[in-house]
Amino acid sequence: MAFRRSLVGLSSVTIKQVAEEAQVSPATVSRAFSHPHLLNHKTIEHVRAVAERTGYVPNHTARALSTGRTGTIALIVPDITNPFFAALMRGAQARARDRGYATLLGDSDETPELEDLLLSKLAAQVEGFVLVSSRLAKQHVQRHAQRRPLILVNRDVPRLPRLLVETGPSYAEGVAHLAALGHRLIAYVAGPALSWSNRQRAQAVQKAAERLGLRAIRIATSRPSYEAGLACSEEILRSGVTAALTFDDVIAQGIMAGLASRGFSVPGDLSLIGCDGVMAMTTYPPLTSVTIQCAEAGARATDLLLDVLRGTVSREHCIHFPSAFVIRGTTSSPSLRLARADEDANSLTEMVA
Amino acid sequence: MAFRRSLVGLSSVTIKQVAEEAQVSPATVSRAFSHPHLLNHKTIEHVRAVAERTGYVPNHTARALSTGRTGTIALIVPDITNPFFAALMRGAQARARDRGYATLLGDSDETPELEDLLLSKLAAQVEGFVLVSSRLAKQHVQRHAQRRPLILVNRDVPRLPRLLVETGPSYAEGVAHLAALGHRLIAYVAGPALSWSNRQRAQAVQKAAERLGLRAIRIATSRPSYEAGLACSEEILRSGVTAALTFDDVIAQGIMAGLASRGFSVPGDLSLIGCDGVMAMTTYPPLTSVTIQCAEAGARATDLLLDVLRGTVSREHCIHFPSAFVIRGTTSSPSLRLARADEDANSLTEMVA
DNA sequence: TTGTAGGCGTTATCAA
DNA sequence: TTGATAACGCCTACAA
Repeated sequence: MAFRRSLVGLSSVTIKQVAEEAQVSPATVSRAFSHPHLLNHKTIEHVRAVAERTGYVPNHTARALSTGRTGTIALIVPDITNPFFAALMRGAQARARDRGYATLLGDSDETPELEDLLLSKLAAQVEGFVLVSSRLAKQHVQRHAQRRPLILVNRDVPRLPRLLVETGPSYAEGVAHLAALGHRLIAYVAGPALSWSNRQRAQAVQKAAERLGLRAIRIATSRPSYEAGLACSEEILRSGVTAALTFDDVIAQGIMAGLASRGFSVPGDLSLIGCDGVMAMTTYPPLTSVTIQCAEAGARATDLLLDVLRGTVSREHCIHFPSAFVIRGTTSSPSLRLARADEDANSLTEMVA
Repeated sequence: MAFRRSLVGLSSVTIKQVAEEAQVSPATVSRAFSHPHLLNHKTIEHVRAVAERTGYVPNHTARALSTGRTGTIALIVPDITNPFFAALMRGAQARARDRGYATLLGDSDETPELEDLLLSKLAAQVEGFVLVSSRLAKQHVQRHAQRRPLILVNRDVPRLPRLLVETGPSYAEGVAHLAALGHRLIAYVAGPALSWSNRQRAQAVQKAAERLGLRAIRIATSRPSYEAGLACSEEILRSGVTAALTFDDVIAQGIMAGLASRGFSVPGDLSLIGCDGVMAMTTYPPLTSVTIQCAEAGARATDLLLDVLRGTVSREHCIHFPSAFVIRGTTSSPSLRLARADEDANSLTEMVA
């Protein structure tokens, strides 16, 4: 059936042609690339020279069919355009490349349905998944994990390998910092309800507040986006809090803009603490924030997946990845202005309307 | 050689097993999925029912080897974390998915060498490339294009299919806007020297300035990043310009922060115009900016690639993608403060040092 | 250290 | 409308 032109390798030289040219068997050519240690030095050099000259490149697909290894992993995130995920992907992709793997990309648009679809579709062509901040129900995650090795990032399903960015302690530090500055009523501006990170952070704030004798209220957002932050800034003002910790930097930035457009300043009128450290320094004033080395986290998650694939690590391994609380320019003592407003919410409501 | 457990499909039911179970030939099972129109209705239903029951899923790799089509494209960008590229990737990946393609990701870290490497490595496993803002020399681009269909985004190599985001006219509008506000000396804060977009924008500013009788100077940056913007803010102040158009929003944001930290305000002390429209509204004040519908551009580029693959469009097709100039909050009349400083650069230098 | 040959799962040609 | 079967290109157990 030589009539069928290979569509994949437009100029594809095959292992057979190299073998013929080099006067060796196809197996020897194969070994020259896959298991050179089994071959005579001179043979290796000779074969490689011929391969180079003829422009031979091993066919990825054929190799994958034969070995069962595609040399590809998939990375699934809720939103590529979120700086945290973008930075994480960058680290993950770079590490995968360094270890000889290609990276397939999936953006689930924050919807569990699309995430499920991507997992199903991509399963056939990858060796494993790095599933970041999954919004999927536990049993669905487990179902996919059964089909293919799968590393969770910021999702805690027992008996599944995972990397958890531990931001709780840093949020607690943040609350302590606010308490020391004299704040008594603070807010936690929440992220996605289905997010493990969000639960961690909300709990950390709540517990730390209780311990320190502060009152912490919770403000919901639709999605971790600038717009969502902007949209909730009025609610924050009306609530009478003097400081807020947000789910992430993006929301915090939205809030800063929302306040600024209403004539309020940060930290003058409201102290603000974000999270992620990707864009914390790109705001003005620079955001006091819980910082995470996102790219490194992505690289570590990829390492974990590849180690699981090689069987060099337990399938239940759990990496606890650290964060740090960094004080920059958006926290200060509570303002008199909002403190007063707290006692007379009505007048403020008129102000910001 | 049944000893070799398939590593790819952990639970892989093959076409043969389904054929046996359904009492038909493997060819029929294949056709039930690939070319159902060749089959009897009842046969199709029967086969599909059996497939469903046994959990059969066509093996992607085997199909690719046989047909030469991997159902995968690669997307290569200089920096995933740049919001413009992130948004573009989002659109591209979503469109590819909708059309049944998976997307391989490559981040070249703004280096031609890594870009070249990615193109070479990935060529074996994809049907084609969307190459965004390539920093590669023309002949290298052509070499890769010869090996695999390749769509260029924001790179103008004749006789290669490409999508060009035409920002020139919008930059000219921006200059006219500044001229109307009374600015006489302006700056273009440049992006990557190897970037086609950068050349377009620089030329547009230069020409528009000449036409309107303004003086436009050029300020270089190391990379389109926040840090680079921050780093050049002092040079901008010292130059005595009263307004600047930047290569993109990220640089503009860096400049805003740099000015703010030195006690200068935007647009009070300097009018600023950015480009991309991804984060223009996330700054405060919101950035007057050349906006681009990035996701749509990514989707269009993917469409073009898939059309080229299907042969339904010429291999030299060129899409001119529009942009728009949007006035927001970072442009106003030139300040007296900097106009004065222009006449006495020394005193200002001391101020900002 | 190297060669031989069967098989990975699917598709597509040809024959029925 | 369906079946038998040779490829697709590579890898590897086994023989030499």
